[in-house]
Amino acid sequence: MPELPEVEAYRRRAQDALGRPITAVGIPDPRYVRGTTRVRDVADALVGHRFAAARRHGKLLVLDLEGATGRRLGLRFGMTGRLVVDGAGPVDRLLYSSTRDEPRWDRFVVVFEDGGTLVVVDPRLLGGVELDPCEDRLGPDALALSPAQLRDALAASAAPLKTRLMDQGRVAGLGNLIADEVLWRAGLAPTRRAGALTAAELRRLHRHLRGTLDDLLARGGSHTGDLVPARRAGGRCPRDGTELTRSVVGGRTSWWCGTHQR
DNA sequence: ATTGTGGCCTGCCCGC
DNA sequence: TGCGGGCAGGCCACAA
Repeated sequence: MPELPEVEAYRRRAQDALGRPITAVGIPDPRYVRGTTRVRDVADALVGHRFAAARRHGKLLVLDLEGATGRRLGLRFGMTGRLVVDGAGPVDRLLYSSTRDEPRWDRFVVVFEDGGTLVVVDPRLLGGVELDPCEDRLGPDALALSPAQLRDALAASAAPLKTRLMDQGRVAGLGNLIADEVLWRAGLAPTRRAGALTAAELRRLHRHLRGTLDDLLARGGSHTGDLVPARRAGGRCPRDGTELTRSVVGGRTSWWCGTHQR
């Protein structure tokens, strides 16, 4: 599913959409517009203008519009959203999404003067578009997270460690798959109290957070983690062979090793 | 404020 | 062969 690595790939793909005059916007299902934004607002803000920059903050892709207005277009991809520019997407397959490509899944379409398009394909409508999304509510990006920022994000919290790592207001960019992968690599149980990690455990977690994101970015997606193939009934820990535990932590299905994750 | 819970979206897969 | 139920997870509203 689109977590930080996928959205980073979308950001790079979106570079091709910059500087091209926009002639039309299509949002067939108004439910795909989020927040207080309305369909007409998006068309008004985009048509006749160009995108100036593509930025990523956690799982949020922001397309800045040219000009002094400072308007921004926010794209969220949920679990099943893909970005396609001029017919080509950096991500062809998403775990838990369909491999088919139905025209009715084109939820957001931008048409450029040159005939090209930028399209968000999202079968399940879990993503959405929003004008001028609030970026202040997001925590520091997981890829640029310093050890001190990780410490602060977890400090004094009684919530489960995994829940806190996935709280986009504390750390932006981690979803369910990557959270399981990072905790598995770091040898920490997802159910640990977030604020109760020792200094050594915090250092270990930070190191594996960076290492995991580097690996998954290089391999091409959040589904390429070492733990992912074992996230199923009867799956065994790739490290020590223990049958994995499946439990719900913070409302999310979690797979972890009861032997080496403590 | 913090933490937990349930609902929403819909394609897909399993069992009957 | 068709059908129904369960599942997937990001995000949000709401409750305690």
